[in-house]
Amino acid sequence: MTDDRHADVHEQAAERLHADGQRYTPQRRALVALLAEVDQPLTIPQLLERLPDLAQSSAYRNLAVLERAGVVHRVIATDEFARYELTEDVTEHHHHHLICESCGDVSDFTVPHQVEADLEAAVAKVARRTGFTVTDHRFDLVGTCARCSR
Amino acid sequence: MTDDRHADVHEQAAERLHADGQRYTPQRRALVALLAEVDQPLTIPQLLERLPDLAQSSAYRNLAVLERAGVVHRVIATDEFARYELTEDVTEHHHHHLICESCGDVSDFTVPHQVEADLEAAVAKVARRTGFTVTDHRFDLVGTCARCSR
DNA sequence: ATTTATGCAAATCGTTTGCAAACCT
DNA sequence: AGGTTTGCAAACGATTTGCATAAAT
Repeated sequence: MTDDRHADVHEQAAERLHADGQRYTPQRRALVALLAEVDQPLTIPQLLERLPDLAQSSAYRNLAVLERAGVVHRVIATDEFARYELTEDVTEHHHHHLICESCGDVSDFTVPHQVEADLEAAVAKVARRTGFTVTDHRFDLVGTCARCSR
Repeated sequence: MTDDRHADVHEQAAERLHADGQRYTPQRRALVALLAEVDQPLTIPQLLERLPDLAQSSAYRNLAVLERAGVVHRVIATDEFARYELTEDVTEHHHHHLICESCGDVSDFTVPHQVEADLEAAVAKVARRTGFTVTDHRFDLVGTCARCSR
């Protein structure tokens, strides 16, 4: 969990920010570092809790900058809070989400390559048929997490 | 598009509301009728535009009642507006969503049964592995609709 | 020196709620 | 009458923004 274990992530982040004419400031680095070491999207309150020196408005502003640069991704679940995670371009790890309706928690999961390939094929077919240009697909499961259902 | 073409939908709605101890009032019927004749989830502004005699607060309140009774479903896309559609229990039509990042519009699509079956199998496997109780899955495509990309 | 980032407080906007009048049954 | 629904206006809360200060180049 040390910082250098995610050196590549920081390199990616810095590169993308600079390509977008933005700086990789300490606050932005702290946000990326935190998102790199958890395996789930976090809400702004959760981020602020773990980064007590970060002002709320700075969190919103920096996440907006990181989102425009393609470093983070805003995840929309079922509650009123936006959640943020590193983009798959940065993590190089394609995944989906388990969304708990009880506690609101969002965690990651993956599906076998074959299923993913079938999904991609279905996506391509729908795109061809509807004229819709697909940039992303979401395959999320909604329900109750193990903790909440015990 | 006449009302009786969706008589079954209204029956379903009435039944579910009564089971929940709620009345099927004219406003609720109007909301259900409107949602039954469009093939996409609508935002509250869109609903109010088409139902000018409906007060905004009544729209929110009635949609909340209809949601608790399992008649409508709140769809969360990428913009700041909640969208509502009839539940699949009521329409008996399983579908997914195309979400346009440009205009915010959400429209429906379906995938072949075989793909849907594979998805279900993957869902069951993830549920078994993680202890997560799955009540719903979302397979949505995000991108640019045909109208916005021309 | 000039531009960019930050922190605080105020503003914004979709949504929710209190309350009195209208509507059932 | 007794309980529910409705409409208006006010309240709420997550997010955004204005502005003055601090940091970076």
